[in-house]
Amino acid sequence: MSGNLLKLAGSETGMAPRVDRRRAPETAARILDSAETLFARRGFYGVSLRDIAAEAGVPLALSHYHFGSKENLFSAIIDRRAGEHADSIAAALAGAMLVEGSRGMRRAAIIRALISPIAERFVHGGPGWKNYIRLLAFVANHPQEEDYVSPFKRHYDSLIQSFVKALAAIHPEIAPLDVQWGFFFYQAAITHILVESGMLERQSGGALGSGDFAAMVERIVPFFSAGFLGLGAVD
Amino acid sequence: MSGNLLKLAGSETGMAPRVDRRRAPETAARILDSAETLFARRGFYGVSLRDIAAEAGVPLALSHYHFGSKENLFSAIIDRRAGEHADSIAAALAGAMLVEGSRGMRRAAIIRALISPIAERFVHGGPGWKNYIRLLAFVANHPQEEDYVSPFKRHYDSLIQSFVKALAAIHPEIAPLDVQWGFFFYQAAITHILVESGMLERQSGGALGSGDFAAMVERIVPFFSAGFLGLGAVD
DNA sequence: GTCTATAATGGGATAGAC
DNA sequence: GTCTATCCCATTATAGAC
Repeated sequence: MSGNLLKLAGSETGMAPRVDRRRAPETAARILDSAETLFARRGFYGVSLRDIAAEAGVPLALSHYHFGSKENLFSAIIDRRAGEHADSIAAALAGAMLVEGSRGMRRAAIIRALISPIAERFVHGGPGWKNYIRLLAFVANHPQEEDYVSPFKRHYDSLIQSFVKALAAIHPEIAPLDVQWGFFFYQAAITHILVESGMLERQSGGALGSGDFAAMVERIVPFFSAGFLGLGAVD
Repeated sequence: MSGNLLKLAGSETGMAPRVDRRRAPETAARILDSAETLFARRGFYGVSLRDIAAEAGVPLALSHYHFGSKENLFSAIIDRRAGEHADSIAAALAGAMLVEGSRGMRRAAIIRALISPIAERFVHGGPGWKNYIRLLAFVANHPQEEDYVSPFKRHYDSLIQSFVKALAAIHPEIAPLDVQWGFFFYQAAITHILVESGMLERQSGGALGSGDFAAMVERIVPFFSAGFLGLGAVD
């Protein structure tokens, strides 16, 4: 919980020994970053505002000043990134729907369109995006009646529906509800991997890790694409 | 922090609906039952011992008398059922490994051997088993470095490994690590469904529910069996 | 074994000086 | 905007009467 690795700002003057005290946006962002990290690791109830303030290196009262309450802070974390994130996934889906070829190739393209932008940000987006995505997965694996889940629903539900519709459109031979099941299985695998529970590492004796993202994407896309064959997909 | 959502068991009047006194084994079991229910719904940190005592209709001090600490209580929940549960799954796997037929039929039998005993208890085992299984899923979806996860590892890790070995044995044409990936995807789907997050109901507009277990099993087995075709399985 | 009372700590939130 | 000090309540855990 060391929170004193404060940013070495002062790029203009080169003379800022400590952090500037009147930079609200930056402070708020630091609180968001710390909260993102900790919530992703231990969940909403497993983290106190004191933990977050300590991690951010700010006094406790500032989290209330900037965000009002613990629940609002949680919402703010989601709201900060969800728009851009959902847009990038929607763009990938739009691209996938233009793919020509066999039904199987088009199906695989749609499946890839979900995991690909997520994996990209998870691996190359920096620690902030990594924590955010881990937090998303954490929330997805929680009972949805919890109050703090609602920003998640707000931002991502319709996006998921558009994937199901896209798959159903190219698979009239499968009952739409079966497509929904299959896509649900796929989401489950993604969120389970992203929460980085450490189970995979342990069960494989260290041979596999959820950090192994390039390898994971190249397994998950063909695996889940083929899964639809079990529901009656005709390639 | 959790009390306001959990107004259960006469917290208003102060007249707890206590049952018979002087029946220790039953009291301990009641505490276990209540804890099982609540932990499955809100996780380890989201439930207080007060919530549990109120739900069980016993004074707070009894949970300490019988179990010592919150973490021990959590362990006791797992320990109460894990042995029997793991044995029934192991027996189903042993049965599946005797199945004759095509590679695909044998693979499907192994896959079914995991979900079938779980679904059976989830649906027909009574509320205790239902809550226990939901709790298992909850734990599986949490970062495994949490202390309270260790009883889960202790009871189930080797069982999961035996499934991977069984699948790898009938699929020499797939790299063993790829088999591990595929089975991991399958576990992910199971735990995601079992945690009953309500996401499936919402996303399908109520058409699908994780309570729909008979339907689910008949989708999940063919879907994940076919998934291995995407990893190079030859039927 | 059960139960009341309380200790000791940590929780979210706020007041008010600067 | 920042920060110290504090309020008030919930939390885990224990002491000791019955």
